[in-house]
Amino acid sequence: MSSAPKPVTRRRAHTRQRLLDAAREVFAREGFGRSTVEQVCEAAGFTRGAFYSNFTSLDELFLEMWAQESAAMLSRLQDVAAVDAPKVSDVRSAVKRVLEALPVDTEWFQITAEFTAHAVRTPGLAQVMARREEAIQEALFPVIDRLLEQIGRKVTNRVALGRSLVAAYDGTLTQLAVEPGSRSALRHRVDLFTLLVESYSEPATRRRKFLL
Amino acid sequence: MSSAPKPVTRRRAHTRQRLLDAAREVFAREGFGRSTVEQVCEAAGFTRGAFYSNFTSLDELFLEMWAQESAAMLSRLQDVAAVDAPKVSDVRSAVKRVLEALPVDTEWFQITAEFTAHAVRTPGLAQVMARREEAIQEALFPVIDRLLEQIGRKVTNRVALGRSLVAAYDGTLTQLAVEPGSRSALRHRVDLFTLLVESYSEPATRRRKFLL
DNA sequence: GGCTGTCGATACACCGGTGTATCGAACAGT
DNA sequence: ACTGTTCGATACACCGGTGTATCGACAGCC
Repeated sequence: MSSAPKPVTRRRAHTRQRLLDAAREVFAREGFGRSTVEQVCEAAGFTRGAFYSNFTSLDELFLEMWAQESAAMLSRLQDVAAVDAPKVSDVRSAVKRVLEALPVDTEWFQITAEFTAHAVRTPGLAQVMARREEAIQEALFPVIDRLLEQIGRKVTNRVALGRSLVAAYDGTLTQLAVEPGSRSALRHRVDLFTLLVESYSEPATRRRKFLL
Repeated sequence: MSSAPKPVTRRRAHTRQRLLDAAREVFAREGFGRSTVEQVCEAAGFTRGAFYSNFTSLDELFLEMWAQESAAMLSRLQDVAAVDAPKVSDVRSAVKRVLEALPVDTEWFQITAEFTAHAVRTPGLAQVMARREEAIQEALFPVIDRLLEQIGRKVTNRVALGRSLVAAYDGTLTQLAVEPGSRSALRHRVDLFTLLVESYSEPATRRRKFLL
């Protein structure tokens, strides 16, 4: 169920990937709900025969696409705190770096938003989603730890921080998507993240602040 | 463009409303993208003739539906800070009261999420959406002011607070939708809102705290 | 380089939604 | 109660997507 058992030959693998890429474009342009197998095939330069030989439905294709994108996002995230990456000196710049690694991809926002809605109403898919969120948070923690360590802070409440960041990420992405190119929206996003990180972390070695 | 110029007779008003109610149900069940005019009409017990006599497209219907829902939400919100409503004594309980007035409506979340995605890719619709968001924030401010006044605080940065709250609202709603019935998710939501309100407000008459 | 089985193109029959034009019935105004 | 108007049902022509069954071609393997 999780990964694809299909690709047997090299030819097939190529076709699959082209279909996946094309689907991403079509979903972004038309919306998942309004997308058709036909459109995807046309965009990929194949016929419907090729599609049905690779997937049984658009849903199935969607899941594979989703898995690929999530993986890519995670790896970008991890690069931010890689050993050879430049160091950061304060919370704000750390936040900036992370957010820049996760570009405001309106296209992807649209797809995700729709898929989330779709998943919520499809029993089983919601669980897949929840697991993914979890996995992202899991992968996020080491990155945050490493960055905070560089500026001499440590996390006080992992769970709360993780949830807050994901919520803030989703929420602000929606705002950015609705008012594209808004400079102030971008700035505010950084503000919000900075506030969250500062609230749920404290100076590492020094004595603690007495309030909060 | 904003409100409906259509309903002339009583009959028409009834039909419109039944179509709207039916549409909400269909959108929730099928997803906005996969919904058809036909399905909506069937659910409402009308034929497509009735639909096209009332709306020119599903988009148009949705906007009216959204307007209604927003209005209902605003009025619930305003009741919270009504003159005869019980007073609050601290930020946390104020937040709780507000959030309880805005029930977690997964159905509505799905519809909104999908339509937002749709709106983003439809020039014009995005603007309408953005305006609505703005209006909600506008209406939110007096409520917040009143509640904060009851506990002796005042807002320091309206814009930032407004944006943050909306973002947090969207973001946490997504989480709640994905993991329905999660107690900790609900609690965390209160935490997050409390943090935001406290960060963007200060004690009103007393001397200021020296940090932040 | 030849054989074999996989893969994708082609063709077919079908379904369901679209939007419009027309007509009769219910309704409001007086 | 009468009458003109409005509203929604019906019918029509059309389009575009669906999924399957079949066939030819090419890739993979020796």
